[in-house]
Amino acid sequence: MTAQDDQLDAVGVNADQRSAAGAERPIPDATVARLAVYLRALSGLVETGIATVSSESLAAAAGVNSAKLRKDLSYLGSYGVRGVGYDVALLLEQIRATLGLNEDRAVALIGVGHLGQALAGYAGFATRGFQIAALFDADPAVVGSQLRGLRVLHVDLLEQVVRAERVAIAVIAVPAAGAQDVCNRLVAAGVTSILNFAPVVLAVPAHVDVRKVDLAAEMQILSFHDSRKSARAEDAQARFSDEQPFRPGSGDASVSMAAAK
Amino acid sequence: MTAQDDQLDAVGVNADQRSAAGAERPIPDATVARLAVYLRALSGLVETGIATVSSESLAAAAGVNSAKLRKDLSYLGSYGVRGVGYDVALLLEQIRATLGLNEDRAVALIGVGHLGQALAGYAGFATRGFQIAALFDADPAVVGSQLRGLRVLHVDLLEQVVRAERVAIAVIAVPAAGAQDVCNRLVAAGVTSILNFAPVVLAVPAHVDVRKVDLAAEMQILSFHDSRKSARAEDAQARFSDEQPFRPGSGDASVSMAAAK
DNA sequence: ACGCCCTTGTGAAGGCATTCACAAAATCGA
DNA sequence: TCGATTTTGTGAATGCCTTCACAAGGGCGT
Repeated sequence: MTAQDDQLDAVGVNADQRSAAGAERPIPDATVARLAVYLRALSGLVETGIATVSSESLAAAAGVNSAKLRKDLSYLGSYGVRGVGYDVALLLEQIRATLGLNEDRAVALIGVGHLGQALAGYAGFATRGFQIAALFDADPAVVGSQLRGLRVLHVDLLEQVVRAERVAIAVIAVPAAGAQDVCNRLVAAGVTSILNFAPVVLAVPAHVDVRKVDLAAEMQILSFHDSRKSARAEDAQARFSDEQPFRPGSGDASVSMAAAK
Repeated sequence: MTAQDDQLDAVGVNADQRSAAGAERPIPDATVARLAVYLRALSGLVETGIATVSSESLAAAAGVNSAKLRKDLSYLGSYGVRGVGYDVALLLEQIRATLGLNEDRAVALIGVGHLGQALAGYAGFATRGFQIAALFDADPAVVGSQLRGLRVLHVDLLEQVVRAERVAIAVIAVPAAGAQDVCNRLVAAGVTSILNFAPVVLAVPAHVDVRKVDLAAEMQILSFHDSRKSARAEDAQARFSDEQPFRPGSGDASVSMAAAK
């Protein structure tokens, strides 16, 4: 009973890039979603100074099964050495290249409320090839203020700036009511990839990718599983919290592996 | 080329609740993830005063294919009327019941930075059966402050309050470095459902559900697709933005349907 | 009452993704 | 040089989910 896996799977943007980009065998959506996780795990290893890693231990760090990891990596080519493992730096670079993280991409962030500010401040942004090109908001109270070295622009300037800065990816962090409108304007200005935090299903033309992060949905999914848990086993539950409290940091393999399905 | 579908699918927590809860046929994870979306679409219809809806139009509103929607709903039982459609209010209630949204659940939020504040302020929280029972932070500067009618508690009180308030679901919105520690303490205090915003793979015992919201991963997936787009068709791209700008609000069915795969 | 039309609910088929399990490759020690 | 050992890369099997396509069911007009 764990989320990690499916979480990634469902995340995949849809089909149709399948026939694109060269004659190499197409990379499944589910795999693309996991590459990001491997990337993070590898970054961790680099910092620890580990130069080589086996599929088994990298899989453990990423919370997946090792066969899956090897199959995922095999879509990128053969970068492992049998009997040894993968070169951490090399693999990291290959994944970065595959995800297109080497060319940096201009990102526009629309909506500078708490969420927007949290996103703007997220370190993973700058460090991973994403460069915030512009911040927008509709509220006159925040327009003009400085945030992370950028001035917040009025959303009326959206089309103009998006075109000028060649923004490829936009992040929508505005209230639900304004999201579709912002989305339409982004698309009209040439944006083809959107990350949407507003709780609405955006309508877009077919050539635009939308990914949605939906807090309410996440909570409701947890609620579903939680209600099933309490339904059965009122006793098993009691056993867990009273007799067998989970001891953090026990280093037990069965524990750290739990996320791997 | 659209995200919606897979996004949901991947979201599903894993297996093993399959055999649980009654003799009814088990609800697939992918379906559970979409129920939340249907719920939102239905809420919209209720506000518009629409009393009955066909699978076709509800599917359009939710951005999925109508056969999928019908199959999803069929897991809940037979609440539609052939030749007519679904009663909006009834269906809404059934979905709420299925997701366990009727009994309200105590939620603890750990980490009250920008992200935490955004989450605490999210309206969908209170209105949908989730009740924030406690806010925690480690920073003395914010501990004691008032937020949404709740006082921010020091994270040292976590175990104590979580047990006392019978918190079922916890939301982790702390920096990566502190996340595993907070997670361990939550699990030790009896929490079995966790929504994690920190960019780390949490290790948890098997009976705990973890769902992760990963901004960096989302961005990287968009990046991947975006780089494929610019790789092929430098010209098709030009055609889109110059000759055929997307006209918002055209009401074109092919547009609003784009999200449905 | 009856037949027409609409929409649901669902077997069956097909497509992806995960998992299994093993042959192929590479190192290391003797 | 050779065999033992380790770990990758991948065909094959399995399983889940989606999509198709249609029979069954229900309202409505006449």
